[in-house]
Amino acid sequence: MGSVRLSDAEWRVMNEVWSRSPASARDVLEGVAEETGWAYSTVKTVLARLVEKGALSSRLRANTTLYEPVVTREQARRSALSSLLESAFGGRASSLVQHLLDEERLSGRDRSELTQLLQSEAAKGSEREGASNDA
Amino acid sequence: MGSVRLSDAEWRVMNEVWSRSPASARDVLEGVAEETGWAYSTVKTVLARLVEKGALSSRLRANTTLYEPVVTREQARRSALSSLLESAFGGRASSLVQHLLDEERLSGRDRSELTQLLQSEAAKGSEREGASNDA
DNA sequence: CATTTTCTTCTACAACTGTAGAAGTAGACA
DNA sequence: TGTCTACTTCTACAGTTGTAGAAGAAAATG
Repeated sequence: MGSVRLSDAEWRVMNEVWSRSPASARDVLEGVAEETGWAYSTVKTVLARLVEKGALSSRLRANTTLYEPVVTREQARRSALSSLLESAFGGRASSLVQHLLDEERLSGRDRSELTQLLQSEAAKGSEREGASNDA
Repeated sequence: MGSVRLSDAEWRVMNEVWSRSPASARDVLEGVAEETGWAYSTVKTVLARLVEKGALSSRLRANTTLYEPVVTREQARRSALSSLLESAFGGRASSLVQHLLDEERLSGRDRSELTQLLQSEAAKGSEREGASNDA
C-alpha cells in the first residue's frame, strides 16, 4: 500500500504538481522547461504514466486535463528514502546521516538548519534517556 | 567524475563485493542467494554490467574471474544520496534528516546511534558559533 | 581418458525510462 | 465559417534493468 517508485523524470513532474496542484500539462511544462527543455509531449507522457501508477489523478476541465496528486510528497519521500536506506546504507539511518554530515556539500543554510534540528532532537533524546527504547 | 548510478540489483552485488573483495561470481551468489534466489547467470550479468560501468574491475585467477571494487562504497553512497537529495528533497539536507527522524521506522539501535551522532555534531555546531558560515 | 562439475560467454526478453514526433480534435478569433 | 491554436491521444524507439537459459570450455575426479 505504500510503494511509489518514482523515476527522475517522474520526480520532476510530481514536484511541479505538488506545488501547483491542480496542474495542467502546460503548467508542468512551464515549471520544468527551464531546467529540462522538455517537449510538451514528454510532459504529457510522464503525466500519463504517473496516472497509470496511481500517483496522480486526472480530471477534465473543458478540454484540458488537470492533474492532482494522489500520493503525497511525504509518502513518496518516505518510500524513496527507505529504499535508499535499505540498498545503500544497510538500513542504518545513522550511517546515512553521518554521510550527509561528512561528505555532502552542504550550504551554509543547510548546515545551520541541520544544526538547529539536531540540537532540538538531541535534547529530546536526552530527556527520554533511560526510557524503553524499542520500536 | 563521480557519478556511479547503481540500480537495486547492482547495489546488492556491490555490497557483496565491497565486503568480501576480491570476490568471484560464486562468492557473490552465495552472499546473495538467500535473499534473492538469483540464478548464477543473473549474478554474472550484473557483474558484467558493473565492470562495463567502471564500478568493478575484473581479473582472471585460474579459470575464475575475480572482481574488485573500483568505486568505493563511499563514492556510491555519496552519489546516490546526493541524487535523492536533489530529486526528492529539493536539495535540503535538513529536510531529509527531518524526515528520517519523523517518519522512518528506526530501530532502538538506530535511534541511539543517531542521538549520539547528533549530540556530538550539535556540539561542534555551537563551538563554531559565529564563525564564517559559507561553503 | 571419460565423465561430471564449474566457469564462462552469448543471447533473450519483458518491463521501465527518457524523450518526442505525428496526427487528430475542440475552442478561439477574424 | 474557415483557420489558427492549444490540447489530446498514439506510436516509437533507444537505453536500462531484472532475470535467466543454453551452449561451450576448462578443471577435477574416478
